[in-house]
Amino acid sequence: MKSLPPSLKPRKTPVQARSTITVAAIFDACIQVLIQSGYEKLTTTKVADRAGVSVGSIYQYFPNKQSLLAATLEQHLLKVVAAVEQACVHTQGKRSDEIASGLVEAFVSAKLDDAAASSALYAVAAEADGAKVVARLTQRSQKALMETLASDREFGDTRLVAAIVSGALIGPVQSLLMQSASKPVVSAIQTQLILMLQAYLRAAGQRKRRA
Amino acid sequence: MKSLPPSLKPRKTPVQARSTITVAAIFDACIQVLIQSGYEKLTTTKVADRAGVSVGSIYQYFPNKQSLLAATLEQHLLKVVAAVEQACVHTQGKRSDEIASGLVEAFVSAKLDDAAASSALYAVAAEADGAKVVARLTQRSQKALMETLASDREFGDTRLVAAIVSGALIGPVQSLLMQSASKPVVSAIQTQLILMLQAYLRAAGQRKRRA
DNA sequence: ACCTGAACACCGTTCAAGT
DNA sequence: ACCTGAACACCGTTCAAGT
Repeated sequence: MKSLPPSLKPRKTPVQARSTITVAAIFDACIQVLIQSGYEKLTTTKVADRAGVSVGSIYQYFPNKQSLLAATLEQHLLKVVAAVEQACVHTQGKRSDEIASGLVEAFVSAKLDDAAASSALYAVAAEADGAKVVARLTQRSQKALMETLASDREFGDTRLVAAIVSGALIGPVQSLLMQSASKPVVSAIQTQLILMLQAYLRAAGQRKRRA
Repeated sequence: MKSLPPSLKPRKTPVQARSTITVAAIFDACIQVLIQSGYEKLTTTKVADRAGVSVGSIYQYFPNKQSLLAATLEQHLLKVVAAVEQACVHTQGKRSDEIASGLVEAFVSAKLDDAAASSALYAVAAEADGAKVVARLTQRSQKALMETLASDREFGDTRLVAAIVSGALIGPVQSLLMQSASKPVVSAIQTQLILMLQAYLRAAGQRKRRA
């Protein structure tokens, strides 16, 4: 298990079967309460009740409420990162147009797959501990993106281009989630995002010659 | 004064001189505490102390902590909206390339002008009441943007294009703020944003013929 | 090794008393 | 009309006692 920043590190690693179940129940309850009550009204007691454990159990695995929320966010975002990384591997060596469309489709569908949770966790992502999680995972998916982008085109600064692509994708999708957009609106936005990123990648770098 | 949603509406409108000063002091203190302590550790007592008033005074003008935070956010974002609207008026009728560069420059400099506050208020924008403020002001600047975009080009759905432009701008700038980027990084990102939006606008709509 | 829940400190909000 | 601050309810966190 990779080491986490101090405040995110669980106090105890579950070693017995029941504790693993407890932690899973806590994560699940945390998302449920977040969806039902929202960030402001989330209470450690509500989470514990919903998980079927006592408050004390939460503090056996998380040093405080913030770290519980950050860990719940991380769990959720790891799925999105995995989808992005997979899209990058899949379009590696293809043309930038295909990279753009593959990336947009993977990201949008991963986010919308669990839209309620994505939306409810938005406030967590903005808070200090959550922001660190976001920064770390964003960097991770940008790394994957850089590699794939560089496989087709030559950019002055690939890291910069990956950061722009990433941000330009996150912004519109975030506003989609906040307004719980309808299916047709989602696909219209998706089309425009693909168009935008394709146009950008063509403008920002030149195609590499092939052997 | 335009009417605000219930939860944001101040309980009392300042009518005497001292109360106007009090409200201004509370807003100012709220931002200071947010910058110093962050969203999680902000306390109504801290804000009151910093403003030089008692807690009770805060509740004379705001029904609760959330509405105070939302109102503080609104006050801040109104400056950004004003900058965007001004840029739109200024580039009205010009070519989409100029609209894109004018918009990016206005938005980035407005956000970075008070970077500490922008960054500290990020968590407020993600919370329920704050999100409503953001939604309302975003819509307002998108309206201005639609008009300006339509003055040069014909789009299938101008509202959609404005939403994409807006989101694609907010995303990368938000990540700039979160990592408190250096001056050169900021201008590199600004250049890429201009490039991206110019390429997108050219790809998304056709130039109108001129009389 | 893990769980419980009463107990404590602290924070949001109110309201009677003041100017 | 506005301000004060003690008082109350509630929430985050702990820890002694349990299995």
